[in-house]
Amino acid sequence: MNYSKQRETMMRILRGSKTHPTAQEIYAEMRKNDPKISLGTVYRNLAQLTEKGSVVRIDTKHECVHYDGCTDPHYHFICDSCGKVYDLDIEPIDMDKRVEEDFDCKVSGHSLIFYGICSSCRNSSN
Amino acid sequence: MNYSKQRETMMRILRGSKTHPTAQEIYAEMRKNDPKISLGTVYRNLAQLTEKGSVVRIDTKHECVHYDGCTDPHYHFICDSCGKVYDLDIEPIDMDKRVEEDFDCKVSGHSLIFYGICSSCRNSSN
DNA sequence: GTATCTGCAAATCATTTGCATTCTG
DNA sequence: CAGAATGCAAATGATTTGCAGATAC
Repeated sequence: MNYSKQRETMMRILRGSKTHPTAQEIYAEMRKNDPKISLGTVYRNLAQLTEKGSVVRIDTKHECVHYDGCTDPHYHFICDSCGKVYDLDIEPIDMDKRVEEDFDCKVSGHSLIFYGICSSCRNSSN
Repeated sequence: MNYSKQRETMMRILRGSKTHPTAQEIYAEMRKNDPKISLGTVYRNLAQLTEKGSVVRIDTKHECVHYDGCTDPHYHFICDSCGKVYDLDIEPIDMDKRVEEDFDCKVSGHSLIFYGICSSCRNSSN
């Protein structure tokens, strides 16, 4: 993988953000400084970075995919009202081995997402 | 919600299947006996049944959404090679309350999916 | 110089929706 | 009959892709 200014910018945005942006949000953010940037490039780079393990895809029951620049194992809470993705500070569950044994498969990882209403939405009856 | 033959058929297919079909697969199955059935109807009914809690959406990192006619709480293993969705027989984790307290939110549920390679794919080097 | 990236625009593909018609209660 | 459900076809919207030019090493 060669260096590219666009990809570096994307990593900077993802690492510096707690909002777990979507591809379109990253695109919008990048356009502020580089109006020429293409959505195709954003998607291509996100796929590469995910493959490489530098960012994490967050697949939800809502419309589109979110990306997380923090690769330390952690889980998310997603608000069904506003759609925001929040980080949770709970220790990782230790079941991968158990699943492998019980189910005779090779587990590479797991995804755990909590859904509900965040305190902000609850208080403002959104 | 009124009775409809199409929706009844969908429920029968979902309850009688362990394959966690996608909307398109349910559509294909239904077409065998009713060539007039419309994809729109399938999607509309899936949305209603999910809302009502009669079926469960399974959102994955793969292309499309799978549906589960079994609503007993359980988790899934999804093969990154063949894409099949398997049921796991492990007891539900008990963290919803904990998340609510730690994070001051209302948790309605959670989704836990294990990813990896199933034994079938591992053995046939797919 | 060659492989890797990029912008652009067109293509994909799952899912949604408007509308006129048909069915359920 | 009134509201709900359907088929059909067109629309949507996120994501992907082909291609020719630009960039990295």
